[in-house]
Amino acid sequence: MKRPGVRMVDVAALAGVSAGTASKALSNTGQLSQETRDRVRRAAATLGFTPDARGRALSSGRTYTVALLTTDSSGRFSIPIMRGVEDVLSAGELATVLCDTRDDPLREQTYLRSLVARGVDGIVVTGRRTEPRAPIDVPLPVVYALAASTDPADASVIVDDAAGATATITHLAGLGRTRIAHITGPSDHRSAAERAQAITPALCTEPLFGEWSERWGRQATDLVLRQHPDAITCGSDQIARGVCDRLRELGHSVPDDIAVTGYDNWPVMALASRPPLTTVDLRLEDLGRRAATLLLEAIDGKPHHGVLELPTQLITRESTLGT
Amino acid sequence: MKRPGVRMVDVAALAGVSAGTASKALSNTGQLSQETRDRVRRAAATLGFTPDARGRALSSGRTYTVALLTTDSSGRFSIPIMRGVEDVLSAGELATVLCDTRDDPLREQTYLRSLVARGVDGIVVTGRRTEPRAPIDVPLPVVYALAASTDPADASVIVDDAAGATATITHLAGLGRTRIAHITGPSDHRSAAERAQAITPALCTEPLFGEWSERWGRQATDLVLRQHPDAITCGSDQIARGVCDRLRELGHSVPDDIAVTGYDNWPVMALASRPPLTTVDLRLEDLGRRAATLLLEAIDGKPHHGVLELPTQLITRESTLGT
DNA sequence: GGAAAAACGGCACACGTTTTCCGTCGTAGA
DNA sequence: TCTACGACGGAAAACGTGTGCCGTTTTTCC
Repeated sequence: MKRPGVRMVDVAALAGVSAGTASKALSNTGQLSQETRDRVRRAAATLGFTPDARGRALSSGRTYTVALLTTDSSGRFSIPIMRGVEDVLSAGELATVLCDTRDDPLREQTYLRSLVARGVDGIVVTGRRTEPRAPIDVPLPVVYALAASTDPADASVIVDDAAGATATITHLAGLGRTRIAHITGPSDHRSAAERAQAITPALCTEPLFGEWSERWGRQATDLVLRQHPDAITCGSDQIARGVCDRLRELGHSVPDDIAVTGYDNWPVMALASRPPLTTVDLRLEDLGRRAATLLLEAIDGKPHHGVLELPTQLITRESTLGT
Repeated sequence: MKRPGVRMVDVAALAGVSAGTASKALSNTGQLSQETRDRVRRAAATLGFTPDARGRALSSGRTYTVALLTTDSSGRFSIPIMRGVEDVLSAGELATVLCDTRDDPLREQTYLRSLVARGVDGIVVTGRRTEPRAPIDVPLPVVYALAASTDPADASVIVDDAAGATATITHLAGLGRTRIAHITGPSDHRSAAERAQAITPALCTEPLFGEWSERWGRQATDLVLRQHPDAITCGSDQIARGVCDRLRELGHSVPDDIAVTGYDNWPVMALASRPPLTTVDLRLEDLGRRAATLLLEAIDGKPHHGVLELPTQLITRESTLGT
């Protein structure tokens, strides 16, 4: 089972130098004449040489691989974050591998052992919830994304949920809405509690906590209508979609009678809703990019400490603006 | 940056043998007394030894890693498939890495080079569409999942879409429905065409091709109602949800007046629909498991050739059964 | 023209594991 | 007692790349 891969010695032979010299030429290290470098480069190009990652890893200690460890089996959050991570890392020729722990601590341990054994250069840890999580114990650079580490000495990148929620209120107020209600998820979910807390002073009534579902959105609509709101800001796009559906069934016009906002900018919900939802985009790709940048710096020996909050972006659509 | 990892020689020293012997003891190869094997095993356990994957890869040629190459950026299909793949592979201590090409041929090439350079043991190729795709050109075992390779000599595992669609018809017929309409996606999508073709003889009218959206489901409902159907079978859960919404708006009862079926069993659609959808589950995890099994056999030197069609599963819910 | 310094490139080892080959010891058979 | 064979375990090479060290050549300056 021997692959006929072209090796460094082949390149070196063609260029008329030794393997060590060829290595230096291709990695821009050592003291070599420009002419030699070019000759080796041409030889490498001619042969289509790609250095074997196994040998390189063993020799240099670097694998040029980082792992994205996630508990988000659905991919709803981890996929956009991975995109961002890849954007940054692939520029540096690093590869990204996705490890889904399925929220199983045992599986997480297994993955970590495997990742350390493989010698990944660093790890980005993320999740499907924004609750801070216990740090992982590995002798490697780690950055936490979306869910911060409970250890403030670790580097974490999270979303500024309070600002995101506030942005919807500001937007609605700018449209002249004064009686704003809030329907959101379970009160023991940080993402619900934090957003609700940030905007409660601006509401005409207490936030309604329930679950992250369309059904809850529909049910809560009936409750909230007693307050005669002119706007309903929701804790998720799913809830907002349920609210829109229920309002339409009851004959209320969105946004003329009542404006509605969602949260998450989950395309399948926000765009399929009638009308499409004004919502808050979490900028997960930015999150991933930022996490990757911090990880690279940590790998480079310049670790960052503390929590970094990234801004969200308000996406305006017909559910507040009309057509 | 030297990790104080415990190496084979450390284990060997503790057990009082040479590194080579320790390796044989742990891998159950070579000619060693049981007593020596046990002694080495105990030493390894005491030190918490995990063999370094870099050295192992370089020496044995195996990396115990397989890649899942996908064009499905959303993860809607690739995540369940990856789960299935992992189920099979992690039992054999293999790791799975996900590579998202974002449907960019250049990116795909880059990934392939990288994967070959890293020496992965094999590749599972998948996509977000069921159209057969051009095979990838790598000197490695490859299995295609969901989208078959156009080269019949390759190993492919796909879903039996015709049977899946037929199952909905059989189910509806068993419920006494005789006037069945079909609303589905673009006619140039294989998954739409194949399903439609399989069931056209059982329909009361020609299939309606459009797009994979709720909006199209709503629009098409108006068209199809002129035929006075007692059942509508849809090409996707999104379309079916649109159909249900429109029927309810028009005062038709689902399923009493008209039964509705979806396709895909996409939880966020099938369960959120009113009523929840009877639909066809693609068994993507099975697909992944089967693909991984075939890949393992290919890695083991027993390659499989040709296309394997896996059965789907009908999930019955209120949209055909009532409450 | 000679000496010092700079430029250049080769040699050899390191990385950690696997695996082949071979030596040694013990035992059994002649 | 000598030979033969089997069981056991050690030594060393191999995998492919990176890199420190050192020798050689060229340049430069006096």
